[in-house]
Amino acid sequence: MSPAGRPRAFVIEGVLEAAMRLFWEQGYEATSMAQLREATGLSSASLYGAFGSKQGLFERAVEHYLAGPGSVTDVIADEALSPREAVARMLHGSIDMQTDTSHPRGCLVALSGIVRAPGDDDAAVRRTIAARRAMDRARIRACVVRGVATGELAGETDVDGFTSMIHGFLLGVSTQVCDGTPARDLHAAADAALAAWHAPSARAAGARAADARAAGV
Amino acid sequence: MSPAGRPRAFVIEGVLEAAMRLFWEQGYEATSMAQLREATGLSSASLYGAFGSKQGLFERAVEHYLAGPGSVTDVIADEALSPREAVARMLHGSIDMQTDTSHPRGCLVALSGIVRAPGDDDAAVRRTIAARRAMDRARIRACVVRGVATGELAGETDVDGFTSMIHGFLLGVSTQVCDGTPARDLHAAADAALAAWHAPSARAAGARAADARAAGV
DNA sequence: AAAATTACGGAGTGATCGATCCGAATGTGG
DNA sequence: CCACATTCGGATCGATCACTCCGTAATTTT
Repeated sequence: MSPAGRPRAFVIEGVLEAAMRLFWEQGYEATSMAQLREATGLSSASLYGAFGSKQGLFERAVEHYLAGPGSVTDVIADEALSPREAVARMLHGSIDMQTDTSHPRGCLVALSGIVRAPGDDDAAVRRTIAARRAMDRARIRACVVRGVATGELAGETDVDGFTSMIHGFLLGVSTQVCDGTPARDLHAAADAALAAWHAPSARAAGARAADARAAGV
Repeated sequence: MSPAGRPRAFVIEGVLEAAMRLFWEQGYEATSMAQLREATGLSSASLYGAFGSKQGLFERAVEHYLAGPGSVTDVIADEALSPREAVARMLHGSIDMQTDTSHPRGCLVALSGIVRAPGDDDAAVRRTIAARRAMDRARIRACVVRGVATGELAGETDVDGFTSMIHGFLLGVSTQVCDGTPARDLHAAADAALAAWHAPSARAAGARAADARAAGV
């Protein structure tokens, strides 16, 4: 069973947790291997042996984030919920997560790898994060499309425009959280954004939402 | 008149323009003095003689940005406009500016100095940018307050919540622009956000049964 | 014209970056 | 007990970081 050779004396998950927090607080560029060494208590050889490079460690840390705190946005893909309910839960859930004081502020995906790097060396990092943002956006768009299909949203709704409004607000929450905007204001802001989600036929929308709630979370 | 001594052989404005573009594309941390030297054609001695430090150059470059492309948001403070019109012009104007291909994408203020730096050395940089974001926010809030006063907005409008919705969307536009979202979608998104400006009190009390799922470790 | 003042190009500062190498340590399969 | 494989701590690599120093050039002031 054991892969032969000296077994590693640390747990991968613990290292990823520490690395995730550092990258979350400081971003990829600003986080140094020296800090990662200190935070994990490991030597360079151990880190490079396990993850190959700083980029490799970052990508593993992002996966760790997506499986943990970052998973709050996955509710958007729950087709058992009404589209509006799914979007609402994603926004409020993300705000709750980002303002949770038990870990760094904001969203790792929204904050990392936005600006271009000096060389081409970390273009892969930016692509990794940008791909995740694109996925979130696609999921929101699918919800908007569903909303139009179910009649929750007016038929003449600009799908890409409405998607950009929701996604843009979600992305902007991270910056606001880092700047200290209170969670209360952000929740109220999410409600304001969702207010645009008015139904032309409130009856059908309400029935669908009720069904979704009855189905449970 | 002349300040005695050898006159400088370059124009400050030209250097600030080049530096602004580099910082705009890459952010403060990722931009090196070597790049700034190459882009400006100046030596280290000239740059440090004129600006004192990398931070000093950055702050001057930010001022240059705010007086140039960044000035598009100033329309928000124009009290000759109706509050809604002022917000609308700011949003659409900012989108036009950020998607203009004659300069780097996005907004320098929204993109720079969000994540924490490794040391305390550039805390001043983050504070400079964050202060500008706070000013934009305050101006938006003043518009919302005016809107309630003039009756454009419902009296029971959550002022800070509505402000956060507009400001959050504005901040999120930068990330979307960097990710390649078309200007058309963003303009439509701004309209969608502004649609809430007319929305009467039909706002649902945020049904956020939200989660507790959250935050990993 | 001489002195004083400022800007210039370019080499060089210590520090830190990500990444690698090495010998010792600790396992498994024969 | 013995190769073999893998990980360990620690020293170290060249490159690059922001920044400074020095000798020289170009002006104004005396």
